[in-house]
Amino acid sequence: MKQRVRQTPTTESESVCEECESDSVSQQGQEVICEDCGLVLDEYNIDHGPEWRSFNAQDMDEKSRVGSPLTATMHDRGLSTVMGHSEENISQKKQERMDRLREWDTRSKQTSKERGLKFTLGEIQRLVSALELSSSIHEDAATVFREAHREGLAIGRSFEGMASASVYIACRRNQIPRTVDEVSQVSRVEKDKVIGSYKKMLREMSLPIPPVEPEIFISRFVNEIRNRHDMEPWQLYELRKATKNIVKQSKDVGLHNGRDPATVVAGAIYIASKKLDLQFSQSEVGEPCNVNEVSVRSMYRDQADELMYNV
DNA sequence: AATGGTATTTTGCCTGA
DNA sequence: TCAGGCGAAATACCATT
Repeated sequence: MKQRVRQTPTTESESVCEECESDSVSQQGQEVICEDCGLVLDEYNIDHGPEWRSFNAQDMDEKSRVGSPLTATMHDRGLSTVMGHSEENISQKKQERMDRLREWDTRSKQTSKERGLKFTLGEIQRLVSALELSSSIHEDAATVFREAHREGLAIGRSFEGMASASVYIACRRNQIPRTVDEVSQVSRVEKDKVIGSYKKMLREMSLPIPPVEPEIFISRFVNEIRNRHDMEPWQLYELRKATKNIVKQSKDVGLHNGRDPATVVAGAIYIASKKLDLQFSQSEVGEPCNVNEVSVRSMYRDQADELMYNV
C-alpha cells in the first residue's frame, strides 16, 4: 500500500523563482523576490486594520490610531487629508484657530516645492511600472529622490532626469539588473541627462552604490536565449548552472576587471552552451546580451584560456 | 555559414587643468 | 566642466574551417 508522503511546507530557502527557476530567492523587506531577475514572487499583505481589540466604544476612541502605513511614494506620504468643518459647537476662539489651521493645511499643498515633489513622484511611479519593478524599489526610488530634493539637488535640473536617476539608483543599490539604457528608454529624457543626475546625486549624497556584478545578468540573458531557441527545461537549468560556474571562476581570476559585466556573462554562456552541445553561434549569444559578436569571441577566448576550458 | 584574426573607429571612464 | 588619454567594445573587413 502506498503511503502518501506528507508535503513539507516550502520555506524561503527552498523556493524557486517561477520566472528563471533560480534558487536565489529571498525575502527583502515586505516582499519575496528573486535575486537574479528581480521578479516579485510574493508581496506580503499589509494589514491595514488595527492591531488591537476594542471591547467597547470607549476603547475604540482611545486606541484608534487610524491610517495606512506611511509611504515615501506619495508627496504627502499617503496622508491625503482635507480638514473638515466641524458640526459641533465649539468656542469662537477655537473656531478661528481651526480656520487658520485649515488654511495653512491647504496652502502647504500648493507650494512649488510640493508640486515638484508631487510631479516627480508621479514620474517615478510611471517609470517603476514601465520597468515592471517591485514596490520596494518604488519606495526606495522615492526615498532617494526625497533625500535629493531635501538637499536641493533638483535645482536647475529636470524633474524627469531626477526621477529616472532615482529609479536607476534604487535598482543599482538593490542589485536589480536594469541598465541606464533601459531606464532612459522609458524615460522622457536623454541618457546623458539621466547619467548627469545620477552622478550628481552620487557625488552630493555619498550614496553607497555597489558595483554591477555580472551574476545579476545571468538569469535574464539565459532566459532571453530560451525565448529565441527551443530548449528543454533541464538544458535551461544546466546552462544557467554552468554559466554561473564560469562567471564565478572568471571573477576569481580577475577576468571581470575593467570589463563590461554583460560581456563576461555572454562569454560564459557561450562556453557553457558549447559544453552542453547547444549549437548557439557567437552572435546568437551576444545579441540577447547586447554584446557584440566580436566581444563574445575575445571574451570567451580569454576565459577558455585562463580557466582551461577546451571549447 | 560560423568562426578566427586584425585593423580601425567608437565609446565610456578617469584625470587633471 | 571640459579636453585628452586610455582600455574596452564595436565595427568593418578578410581568411580559414
